[in-house]
Amino acid sequence: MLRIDQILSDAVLSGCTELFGASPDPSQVSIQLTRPEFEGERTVIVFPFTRLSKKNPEDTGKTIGEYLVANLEEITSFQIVKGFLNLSISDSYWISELNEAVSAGGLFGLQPAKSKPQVMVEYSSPNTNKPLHLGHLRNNFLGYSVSEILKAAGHDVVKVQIINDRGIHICKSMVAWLKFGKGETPESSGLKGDKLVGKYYVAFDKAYKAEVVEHGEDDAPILLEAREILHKWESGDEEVRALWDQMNGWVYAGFESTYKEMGVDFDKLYYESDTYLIGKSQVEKGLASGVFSQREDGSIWVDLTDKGLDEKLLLRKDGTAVYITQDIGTAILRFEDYPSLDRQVYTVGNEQEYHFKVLFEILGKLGFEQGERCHHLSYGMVELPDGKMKSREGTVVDADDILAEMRETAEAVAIEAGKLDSIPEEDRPELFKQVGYGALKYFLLRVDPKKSMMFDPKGSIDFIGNTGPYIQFNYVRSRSVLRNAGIERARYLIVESSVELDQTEKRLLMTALSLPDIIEESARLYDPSILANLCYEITKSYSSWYQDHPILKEENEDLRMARLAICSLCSSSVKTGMSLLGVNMPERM
RNA sequence: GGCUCUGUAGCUCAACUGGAUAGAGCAUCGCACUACGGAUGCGAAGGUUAGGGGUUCGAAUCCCUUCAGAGUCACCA
Repeated sequence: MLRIDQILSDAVLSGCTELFGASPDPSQVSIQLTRPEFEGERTVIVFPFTRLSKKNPEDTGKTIGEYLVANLEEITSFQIVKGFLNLSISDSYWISELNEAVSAGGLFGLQPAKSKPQVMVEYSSPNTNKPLHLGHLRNNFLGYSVSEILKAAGHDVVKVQIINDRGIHICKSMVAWLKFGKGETPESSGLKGDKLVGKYYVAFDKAYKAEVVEHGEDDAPILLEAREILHKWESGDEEVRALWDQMNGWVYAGFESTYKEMGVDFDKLYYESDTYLIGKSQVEKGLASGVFSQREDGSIWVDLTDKGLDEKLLLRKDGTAVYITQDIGTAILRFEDYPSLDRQVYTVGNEQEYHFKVLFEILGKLGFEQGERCHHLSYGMVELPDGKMKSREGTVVDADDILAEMRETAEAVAIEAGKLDSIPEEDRPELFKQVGYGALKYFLLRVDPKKSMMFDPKGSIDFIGNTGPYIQFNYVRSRSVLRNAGIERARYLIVESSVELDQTEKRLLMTALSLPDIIEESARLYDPSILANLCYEITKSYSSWYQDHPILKEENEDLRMARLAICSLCSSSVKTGMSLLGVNMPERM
């Protein structure tokens, strides 16, 4: 919380006690930004206090306002509009905050590392039979960004994914490759490994559909072959395992290059093939301790009807695992791997909300009280203008294709704007990535995660308006001003407290100073969009202010310093905020 | 059918979690400016917050209800 808000909140509480003889509930004290059309910077809502004062809102506000002006040096005057007490805060207060923030340099907004509990964030977690697509982009950017935001808020963060490397889906690709592949490899075909394996998954599906006509869905020969391979895999057949290793290896190499391109990474990888058996023993333990129950046919269930959920199968009658069984195993393995882990955050689409409710309840029943702090970072589907985004229906937008398209568009736009002349040839590829991927990440992250969103391939690469490149562009301009000022280390700027700021720059300053609060809020809500919006707010205010507030040309030296400091604070705040979204900021563009 | 989520300007999204006249961007129209980086800034127009009811000083936000969309309720993953 900004220092002034704490001061105000305390003063309002003690003021009420002193003036009205009764103190309100602290939650009743609401302090907010004064709307721009009114004078002042902070507004206290007085309605809640009218019952204590036994006066009308205006008189109540006047009484409190007079008290605040008399008791707080930071408050210079107040105005009352209806039930709203608008407070003007002294310039010297803002300047001291400005000096403090500027002296923190790039650390402004960040909490000390590992000063808060350890959190694990899972994201990406693809199947290994298909390449990554548009939906994975939202998932990866979200998971990575939430991880970085939690770190910035002081948490110790472990980034992980669970790789679904086992199961019938992989076996389908394997069968098709054996039948039709003729030994094709990524090297021989020139295809990325994940694309190659995906190609055979599609080939399987095609052959399967052709066979269904004659043999029916359950008895198509190629499906029987895939099941046969699955059985061999489970019994450890060496040939099958070798092929499985080889094909998964191709996929991992393909994924790795896409992750690198996206700018995301992981601290530890979990593989389903390592964890899927662990769940079984946990379920049996739960059965022994009485939290689960067994039916006559031998299947094991958990009863969650008292939590408003249903009964859920945990182990089939033949003793084999279902989906949630392995998730129980994986979760518990992670708690064992990281004994001080406070909670896990799962970045998974909202179609699995029910699944995670059940999982967290089960973890609690098994004695892992962290279960109640675990969080499903649920996000909505990414839709396309001409219909739904569904990998099964063939309207997939391939992740690598999108990334390439963003790079190319960034280049085309830069050329058209005539911006390339001053950029050295060798720096250009990196610049196109920064701008193109910045546009994409910002586009996907500025929307509230839980809402489904529209991905407009054309609109996303607009470089004007509320976009990543707009923010980058203004950052670049502010950096240029600082370079021209010869300020290498802006953190040593000191602004005289006697400088007078106008309303516009005070507003801009306040916006930039809210970075720590917004990081904190984003972390608390697992929501990068709040931070994305702040970056845009700062940028828009900065750009507007910049238009008619000379910085280097300002003749009053104290004021020039103040404006340089504001410029520096805005650029560093935006850079920090954007970096937490995974967006790199260029120095020139 | 039960449960969950969503519905805000023509379009894409906000709204500090119950606060003032619901704000931005795109698109449309107009204005400024040869610039400390114009990939600019300013303005106009655009709204019964899906409809109806309720709670209170005050509702896009909370409750009820109707409508529309999505998801889920698998011995699939």
